[in-house]
Amino acid sequence: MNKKKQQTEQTKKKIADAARALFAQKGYKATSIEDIVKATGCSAGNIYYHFKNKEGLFLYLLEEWNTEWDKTWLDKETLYPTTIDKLYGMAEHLALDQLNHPLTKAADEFFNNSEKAPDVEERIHEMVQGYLDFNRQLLQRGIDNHEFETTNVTGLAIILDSLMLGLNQHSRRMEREEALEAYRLAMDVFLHGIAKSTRTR
Amino acid sequence: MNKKKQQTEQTKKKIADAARALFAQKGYKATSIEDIVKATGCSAGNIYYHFKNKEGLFLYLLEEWNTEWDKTWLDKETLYPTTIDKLYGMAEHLALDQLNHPLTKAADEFFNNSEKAPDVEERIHEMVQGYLDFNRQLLQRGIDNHEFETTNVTGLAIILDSLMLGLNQHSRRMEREEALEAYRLAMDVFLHGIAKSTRTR
DNA sequence: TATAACACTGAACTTTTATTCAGTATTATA
DNA sequence: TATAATACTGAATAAAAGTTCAGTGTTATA
Repeated sequence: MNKKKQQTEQTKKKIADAARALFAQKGYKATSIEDIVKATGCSAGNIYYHFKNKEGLFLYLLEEWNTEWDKTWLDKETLYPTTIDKLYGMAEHLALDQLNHPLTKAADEFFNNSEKAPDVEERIHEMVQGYLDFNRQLLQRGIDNHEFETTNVTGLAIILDSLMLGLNQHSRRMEREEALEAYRLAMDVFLHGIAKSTRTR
Repeated sequence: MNKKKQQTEQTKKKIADAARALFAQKGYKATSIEDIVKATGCSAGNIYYHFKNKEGLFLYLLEEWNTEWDKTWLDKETLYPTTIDKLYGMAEHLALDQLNHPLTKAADEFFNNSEKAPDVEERIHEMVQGYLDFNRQLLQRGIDNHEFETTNVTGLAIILDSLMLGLNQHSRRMEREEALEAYRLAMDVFLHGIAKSTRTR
């Protein structure tokens, strides 16, 4: 391989890794370019050589995180036979992901920060739609399998995402087991809430 | 009344009103003291005469908002006979509150921003606990009335808050009716999820 | 080997913003 | 009326932080 491309790849990864750790630890706004300079040992100019700007760097990390999540989920998904199992599995997956990659806090800060360029706003909107689509498809499959019945799939997809979004915030103040239990309970309530008939797990 | 106290009260209100509107519109970080100076016509020094600092000003608005919420809720609560009705009422109340006072967005930003003084962090933690206690008490009353049964009241209080927290974020992209419908559906799912038996509304 | 493309430096620039404080005007107090 | 307390001004401070760019060394290309 080209030595230059190799170098670029390596540097880009070094910056991304350091930035990810810092954003997770300190938050988006509180992490300065200077912090990343210190952590990587490379210059400020170099960071701007590889990434458009701070927003671009963070967005890059988010996209990377999404594709990583999708990949690991695809591996796990096949292990769950029914949609109900899949939903419990997803809740657990989300809980653990949140515990292992606390980038979510910075992501929330970033999503809720109003000083964003229009194209970034657009990209975020697409991401949210992606999450909702994911939920919608999962629920639809459950309906097709007659695991539960509901007319308002879109509405429920939002409910489900809301639940995960809110839990995500609360779970930051929890221990591992406590968080997992909360996610499980949430899924109990949700599934029982949309169940065809009374169900005990 | 003392003319000085009257003056102080008036000025403090003027600043609070302007700040509330600006925070709601632009977000916490994006609203500068300079913005408030322009909006009120009084000097920067005057703002710092009446409030400890920017954090203190925002915290003041949050406290004011909470007490206001409690007050209007107490008025409404008596109208609902059962706990289930109360929960639907609360969901509606939250939906409308969110639509009328979009300070929630700035509040999220503030809550998720890591650059907070320790005492502010503490105060926020107390607020969150207050919300959870509120939910817990409401649910407990429902159990006492045999409207639903559950062992894990604390867990469900968190689930309920998570749901409202997440919906709050989603409802920002919704119209009034759409938001109300989403909150109602969420409560359907939640209540059905913790119901004693299968229920149709 | 000469030239171009690339990876990188790091200091300087620019802008923004929270906060302070010496001083002024107004009102209460004795 | 004299003094103290209070309400307020607004310019100065001070620090932070994102971004740029002229220039340097390194690698690819012809």
